[in-house]
Amino acid sequence: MSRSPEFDRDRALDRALALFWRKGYQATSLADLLGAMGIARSSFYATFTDKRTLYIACMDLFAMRVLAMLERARHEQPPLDVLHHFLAGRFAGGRASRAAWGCLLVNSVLEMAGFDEDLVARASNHLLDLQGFFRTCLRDAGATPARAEELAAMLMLFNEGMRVSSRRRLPDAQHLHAIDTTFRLIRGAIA
Amino acid sequence: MSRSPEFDRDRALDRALALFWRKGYQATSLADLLGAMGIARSSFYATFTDKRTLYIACMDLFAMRVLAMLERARHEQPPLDVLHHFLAGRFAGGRASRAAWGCLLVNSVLEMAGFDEDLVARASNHLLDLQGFFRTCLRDAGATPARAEELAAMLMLFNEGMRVSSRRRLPDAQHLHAIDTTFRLIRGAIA
DNA sequence: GTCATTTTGAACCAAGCAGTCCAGAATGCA
DNA sequence: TGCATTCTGGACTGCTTGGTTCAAAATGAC
Repeated sequence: MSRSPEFDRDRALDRALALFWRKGYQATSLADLLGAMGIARSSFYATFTDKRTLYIACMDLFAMRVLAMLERARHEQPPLDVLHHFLAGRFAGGRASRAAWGCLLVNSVLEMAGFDEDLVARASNHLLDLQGFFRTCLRDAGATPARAEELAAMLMLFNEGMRVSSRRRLPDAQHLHAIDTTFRLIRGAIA
Repeated sequence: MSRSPEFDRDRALDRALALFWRKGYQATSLADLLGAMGIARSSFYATFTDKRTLYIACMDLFAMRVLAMLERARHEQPPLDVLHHFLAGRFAGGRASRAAWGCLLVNSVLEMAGFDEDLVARASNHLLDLQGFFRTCLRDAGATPARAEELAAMLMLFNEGMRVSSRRRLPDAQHLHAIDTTFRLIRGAIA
């Protein structure tokens, strides 16, 4: 051996993730990526194969981070609070927060639909995992299995809608109010 | 004068709308458009100015058609049935239906976010009109003004989510079930 | 048939794209 | 210092992009 291997791979990956998240796949050029990741063109292809492969890595990393964050929260808060916090979280960090870019998986579903169905399927599967987490929380909150199942599906639709709407620059209060309305209905359906 | 003006402008516009709707703005090349619209490159620029201007025309046409269709239905069905039918309609025409492409306005919000904020705003405004229609229906169904307002906001989020999810190729039954769940909660909140 | 108008089709442009290649600089280890 | 390895930066390719231009063909009114 001779040299400590690979520059700062994780940092570069995180920078790429941020860029894809904010601008989308097609609107992010290789020049954009290289600039943000701070690496040379040749290192890029040596390390990440190509743009599409990198995008897959970003989606997977994104999904892993979200689930890890939620799993952590689950051991510290009541289950319905975890879900409420997850949906309302976008409005906590201010407009400059990464959460203002919606959800990379939701973004991917729409951008890749009718363009790269394999990537749609991959994003969709990650969202299914997330929906499984919703179900678990609803079970923990006292819902019957059947009720937890259907509420989780409804909540996922609501979540997808929230990630779209959070890119519309509407007043935060509207979203927060809609979240409260929804959770009031959900709590009513469990009790 | 000498000649009946303009080929089949409306037909060409409709073809362009379908293409943008299915593939998105960036993934639709000029060559794609010309092929589908069946016109020459030079006629294209003479008639529609450029790609972006054409896209705006398509968004406006789309929004107009949706609202006209809903307004028509409002005189033939109970208000909550109109809304239910609107959300479930995507699964009536089969997988080949245009409705399987989601909603052009929702697609636009996500694709244009962080890329062309003016177009985001335009799409968002059309969605606000739609939300206004939701509010009217909920009022007609007996909700108080305040309740109609908050339920319309919630329903718009749910709608946005449904347009995302309908591009994920999940089983139709799941979506239909989630719609029923939601409307059960809504009817409960009005009564 | 004539003539003004509309539409075509193809050539053309400059810019941007993802991806390849390689000589040389930088690096860490012995 | 010498050596193997890693990374750089820039040149380069081939292709696609949106947009412009214009002579020639098609068209409809008279």
